[in-house]
Amino acid sequence: MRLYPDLGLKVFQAPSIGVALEALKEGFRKGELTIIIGRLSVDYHGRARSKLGFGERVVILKPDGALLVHRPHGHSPVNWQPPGSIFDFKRLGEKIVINAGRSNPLEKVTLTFDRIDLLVSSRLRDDAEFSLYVDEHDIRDALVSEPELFEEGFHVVTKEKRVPSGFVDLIGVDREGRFTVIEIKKGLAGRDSVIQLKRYIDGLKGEGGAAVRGVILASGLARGCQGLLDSLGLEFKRVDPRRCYEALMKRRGGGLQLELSRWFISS
Amino acid sequence: MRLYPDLGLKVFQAPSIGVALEALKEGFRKGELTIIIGRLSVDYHGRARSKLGFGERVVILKPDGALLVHRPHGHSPVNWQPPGSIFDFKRLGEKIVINAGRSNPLEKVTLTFDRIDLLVSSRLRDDAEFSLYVDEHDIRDALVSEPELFEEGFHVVTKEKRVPSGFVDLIGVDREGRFTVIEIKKGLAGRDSVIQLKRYIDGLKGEGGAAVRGVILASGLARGCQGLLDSLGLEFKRVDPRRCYEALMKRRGGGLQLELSRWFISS
DNA sequence: CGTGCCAGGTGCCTT
DNA sequence: AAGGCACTTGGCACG
Repeated sequence: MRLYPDLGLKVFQAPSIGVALEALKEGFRKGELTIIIGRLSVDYHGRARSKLGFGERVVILKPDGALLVHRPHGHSPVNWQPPGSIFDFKRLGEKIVINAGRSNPLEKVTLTFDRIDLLVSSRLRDDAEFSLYVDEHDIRDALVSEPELFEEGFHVVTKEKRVPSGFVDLIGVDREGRFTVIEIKKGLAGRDSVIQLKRYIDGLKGEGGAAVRGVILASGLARGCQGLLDSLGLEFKRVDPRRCYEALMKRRGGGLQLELSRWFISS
Repeated sequence: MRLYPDLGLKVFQAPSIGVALEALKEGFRKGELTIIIGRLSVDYHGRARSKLGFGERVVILKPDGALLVHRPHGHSPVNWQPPGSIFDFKRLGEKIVINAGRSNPLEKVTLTFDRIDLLVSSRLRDDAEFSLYVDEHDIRDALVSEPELFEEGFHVVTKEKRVPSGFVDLIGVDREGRFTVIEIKKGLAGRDSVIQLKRYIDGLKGEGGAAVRGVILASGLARGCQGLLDSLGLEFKRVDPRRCYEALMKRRGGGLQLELSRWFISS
């Protein structure tokens, strides 16, 4: 652990309005990320409108134009602006006002600070690659590389096939030679997934003519959907994420142990 | 603007491992929000798995058990844990490890710091109420208070009516006495909205017996949906958000000027 | 507490 | 730029 403070990190405790404004402008000009802890109110005008009175919060301004306002509770920011926003910093009487807006869609967030307790500004270097495994995409890839994960004698014909009504995850031929359309869901498949699959099959029937088999492939089927599924002549099949993961790892190499439960036992 | 630093705010620049650990534990025990700027790697195991190598990021630990890891770019956190998570802080050689996990669903985020540049901890007071206007909910309310916004001679019967297949936004009777089901969308109504409305109507037909009129009420209709709408015997009607807003304001009192464009012109 | 559905959804990818 | 769709979706309201 390094003992010396990063020279690129600037910290201002309870800065004056002038100092804060200068730090904000300079930080953004230099491509730094800025964090503010203070008391502020928030107004948002755009796709909707929102109002939030004064309170103590954390504000993050990112160099790419993203803005986040976090309250002391909750997972998601109470207000925000996506990357690409234009920032504007100014003084208004004894308050500091930050505007963050963009033109498409036309929207603006206004922060009004009547107190800034802390302002931190720093250039952050982060080039690491983020990788997420076993999402729907990966289940599909696992099936492509090991079709027997779906069914003995199954062959994949196409993946991500565009049809008039959307995108079919996977199309193949089963051991009896039937065209099979597979709709993949990572978690529970709901009524919407069933309807989606039905649409795809109807579209394909219009194209081809022969009967088409439709299968929902997911970790489970939401309660109440079995009836709908039956009445539409569709099937549900459970996917085993662990075996998909192993199939992917076989292809990609690398391993990841499941020591989750152990940690939860130890606390 | 207050000139004195908040006594509740603790700031540690490049703290030693011992100091950082102590600050983390004490901060959480006291119900404070903690922000860390440093170099760390992140691993997530749970509903999916993810891996992120070392890089400089911002971490927020909230007193309600929410955890956020923000990279210097992008609107959304690269990793997180929702409120209610259990935190665990420990030393591992020359590194600091923070675990944040929960049991339902079983998932865990592990942060491994090889450097902490800044650690801030503070109790934040924020009791303000957040209010958001003119979403779908508000359009519905506007129609309830001024049904003629929809159509001359229209009367509302129920709002948010539960039907077997979901929730109908609005049910009423038009000037010709026909039962009318209205599906509201704030923005563009897509194919899904049309299908949803169809489901509702089918459900009601099963109940009642008389013909039911179905109307999509939105700011616009997605391209390619008009045909589907026609073939199902449904209608589309444009909603005027401005008039809805005015109707709401008339009821609620208070006003909000549209000075968005002015700000965008001035920059 | 699960279940369904909206969201200022966001992000990613393709035409 | 627009459309389609998944998401560690999150969030809320209701059974």
